[in-house]
Formats: sequence, C-alpha cells, structure tokens
Amino acid sequence: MSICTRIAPSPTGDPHVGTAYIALFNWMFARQQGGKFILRIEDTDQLRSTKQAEIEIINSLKWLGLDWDEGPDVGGEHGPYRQSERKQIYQQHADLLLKNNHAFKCFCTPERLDTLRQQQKENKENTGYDGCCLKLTEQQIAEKQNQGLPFVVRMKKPETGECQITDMLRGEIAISWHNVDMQILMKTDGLPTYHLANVVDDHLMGVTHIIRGEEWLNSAPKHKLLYEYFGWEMPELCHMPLLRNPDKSKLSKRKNPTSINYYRDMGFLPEALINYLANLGWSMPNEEEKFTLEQMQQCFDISRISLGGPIFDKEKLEWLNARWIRENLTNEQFFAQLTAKYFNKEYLDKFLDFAKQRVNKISDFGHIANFMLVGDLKLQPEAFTHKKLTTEQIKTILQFSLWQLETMSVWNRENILAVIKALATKLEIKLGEFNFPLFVAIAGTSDSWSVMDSIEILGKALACSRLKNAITLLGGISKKSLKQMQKQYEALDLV
RNA sequence: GUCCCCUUCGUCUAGAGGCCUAGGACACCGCCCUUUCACGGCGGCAACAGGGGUUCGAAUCCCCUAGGGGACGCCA
Repeated sequence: MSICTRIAPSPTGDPHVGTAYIALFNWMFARQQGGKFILRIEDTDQLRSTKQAEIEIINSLKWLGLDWDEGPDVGGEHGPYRQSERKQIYQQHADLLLKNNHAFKCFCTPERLDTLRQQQKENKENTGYDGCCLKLTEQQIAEKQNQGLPFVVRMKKPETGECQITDMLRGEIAISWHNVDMQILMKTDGLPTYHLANVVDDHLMGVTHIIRGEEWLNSAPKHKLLYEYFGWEMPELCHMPLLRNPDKSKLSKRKNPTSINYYRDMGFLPEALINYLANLGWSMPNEEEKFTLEQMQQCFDISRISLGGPIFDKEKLEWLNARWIRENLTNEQFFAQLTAKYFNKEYLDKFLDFAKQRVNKISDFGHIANFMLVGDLKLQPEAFTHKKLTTEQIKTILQFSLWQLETMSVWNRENILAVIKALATKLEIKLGEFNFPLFVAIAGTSDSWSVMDSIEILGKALACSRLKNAITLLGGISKKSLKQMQKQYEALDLV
C-alpha cells in the first residue's frame, strides 16, 4: 500500500494549513495501514513553484511531525523523477494516448476558446471544448504542424452515458460524460497539466489510495478515464471536506490566517495545531479532543470522517493549544520554549542596539521592545490618528504594503525598504508620513526604531498579520472599495 | 447558468432504526475555589434545515424542496 500526498506550493510561498490538513489524513491512513507515505511537489506549472516555496511547505510538515518515506520525488530532486526526465515521461505517455486514439492534437487558440466559453455561458450551455479539432484529418494536422502552429493534447471522452466513481466516504457517484470536458493533457509548452501528471506519477509510484480535497471530485472522471486508457488499475479515491472561513467559504488568507508559519510564529505548539486539524472532520471514538498523532494512529478509522466542511475556529485552536502548554510542558520545557523563541542572543541581537540607543535605564527595555516579544498587538483605533493622513489613506497604505509584503519572496530589509519607498513615491506621500501607519500597525507606536527593521525581524507571517489586524481595526475595507483599491494598485505598475 | 458534494446547538462534533428527555467540547452566562487575574470544579443557554414517505418505531433509510459549498483554466 502506498499513498502520496501532492503539494502545490503557493505562489507566495506560504505553507497553507489546508495542505497540512490533507497531508495529515494521508499520513495517518498510510501509517495506520503500514503503508508508504510519499510527498510529491506539484510543479508542472514551473512559474508558480519556487524552490523556496517547496522548502517552506516541506519544513512545515516536518515541524508538524508528519514524516514521509523517500519516494521517487521529494522536492523534485531525487530518483528517476528529475525534472528533465519527468518531461520526457509525460511526453511518452501523451504520445501513447495519441497513438491509441484516446487523445488528439488541438490547434485552437486561447482566444477562440475564450469566446467559445463566453458564448456558451451566454447561451446557458455547459462550458467546455466543442470538439473542433476532433474533425481534423491526418493531412490537416500534418499541415498545421509543418506550419509550426502550437498545439495542445486533449483527451477524448465518451459522448454519452455516465461515469461511476467510488469515493471511500461517499460511495458511488455518477457524473454524466456530458459534463466532463475534453481536458488538455499537454500544454503548448510541452508540459503536462495536473491531470496527466497526476495519473502518470501516481501509477509509476505505485500509489494505491488518493486522499485529496473535495475540489477534485468533479475531475475524478477524467482521471478514471485516463487510468482506463492506459490500462492501469484505478486507485481508491477519498475526497476530504474543505476547510472553511467563518463565513463558510473555502478557507482563504483574506479572511483567516492560513499560513502554517503564522501559527508557528504566534507560538502555537505543532502538537496542538496538528491535533486541532485532526479534530476537524474526525473524532476519537471516546470523544477525547486532545490526542497525539500516535494516539490517533491507534484509533484511526477513515470511515469516521464527517463530510460537512468544518469552519476553522481559531478560538478553539487557542483553547487546545493552551491545554497542550499547561498539561504537557514542564516549567523547564516552557522556559526552553521561551528561550528558543525570544530570550536568546541570536534573536535579541537583532534589536539590542536599536533598544540600547533609546533606553534611559535598563528597565525601559520592556517598554520599547515589547512588540518584539508578542504575537498580535492590542491596539485602539485612535492610535492611528494622524494630523494629515485620512483613515482612507491609512487603510490604502496598509493594504498596499500588505499586498507587496505578502508576495515578497526574499524577505530582507533592503527589499522591504525598496517596496515601501516605491509605494510612497507612486502614491506621492512623503516616506515619513507613509511610514506612520506602518509604525503603529507593527510596533504599536511611531515612537520606535526603523519600522523596516521591525518588519524584517518579525518575519512575513507576523508582519502581514499585524497589517491585516490594523486594517480590520480601522473598520476593514468593503468588497467594493477593495476592488477599486486593487485597480488602483495594479495601475501603480509596481514590479 | 450547468453539474457534483454537503446539512445535528453560534462553532467543532457524538450518533450506523428503539440505549435520544439528542451526549461531549469551544464560545457565552452564572456559581464555587481564590487577596486579584488565570487555571480548575459545578451548573445554565443552545441543534436533528423544511415537507412528504418507509416502519410498530426515524436524527439515523428513501424522495422532494430549501440552504451552504465546490467545480466548470494551456492553475493545482
């Protein structure tokens, strides 16, 4: 038995709790069944995946205690699945489908497909490929290829009938082929889409069970069909419910901190975070809510997973984390945690000199450096009152800075200063004034050392969280003005 | 819009036809402990989405309706 969890590194590099959630159940099932648990970084679209993003997510899983077995491709660096060779493997399999008439070359331009989709939407039809290039003769295909026209490889599908798929939790599900698209398998750049890569990898890696998010349920027929085309045995499918925001939409960073790094930096214990995640959709037979991975492993029964999409409740997570701290940490260990996080030379060195320049007596240190030793700040909206800047301007400054910082891949003072400077210039606000809201959001007061340094030291997760909190404190931004802001932001034409 | 999935207190959940007067936990409220706060203990508030069946009996099985979510990319 072998199970593989597929990880798509987010473009911003933040390891997502949703990823950990799926990984947890993959890990649990594999470990409990005595099978292999393999990690696979999904990087077929190479633009989206950076080395840093891969490292971040891998480290997060390690931190949470989810270890994995060496597979053909951990981080894309090991074994026969080196990036260059992977491309070849997919090409071969696509060719095989082409040869067996299970796929066809499609020369349609993205523009044509866009208008097609639009028309279909207007006519209230199903969106999907219309089969235009299916009618091409061999000769026509050869001609087009000779002209050097770019093409994609699409999979064929049955015209009628329905596809029966079996989900471990939901049982039989029927989806009419009418509602399944002729999926693009190979892109014009010669790289496979997820659908092809996923099926080929999983088969080559001997994957027997697929546990993934519910958002994949609709594409299961495509995958099943591919397995049939290749003549391979279909793995068992299990679709997990999706984690949600308090408003029930799919968990997103707009409405919730979703980065595992945030929870780590806020001082949640990995045992508590993973324990909390395990409680979403699953429960111990005796209903005990606090348990370790080992204890869970002993009782784990995949059929006990409930299907309603659970809301990620930060308050309950805090309660559970509090229990872990109180019940599992001796004073020695608690002290060790504090030392590791705050009271060590390496960390204090980062702002010791800033502080020294500003204290009159040693006891002032606590006043001046307290924001370096806490997670979130407790602020009043009045703290943001500025003699020149309006609340709207302040929110704009905070939001634009947030957008810039969120997408920053190399986190250092120079880069932070560069984007803040650029923003201030474009918005035609003096840097000193521009920085004011940042100071308050980050340090709680403008009576502090350089906010760039503070942002760098706090790290991306905490800094971004504080900016977000500040915006919320100031009344938040309505959907409508957020859209306008986004337009304005894009018009700034920042790099 | 089309298709798919889902639906027990505000939230996480227990529940596999009678054990359900629907249990636990978070949050909230009250009391106790306590010089304060917190922890802890005790108690309270609070749910089977609605309507039809099936059955002696339905939270549990079936159907319909409603609500929520997801998918509909040369993203994953």
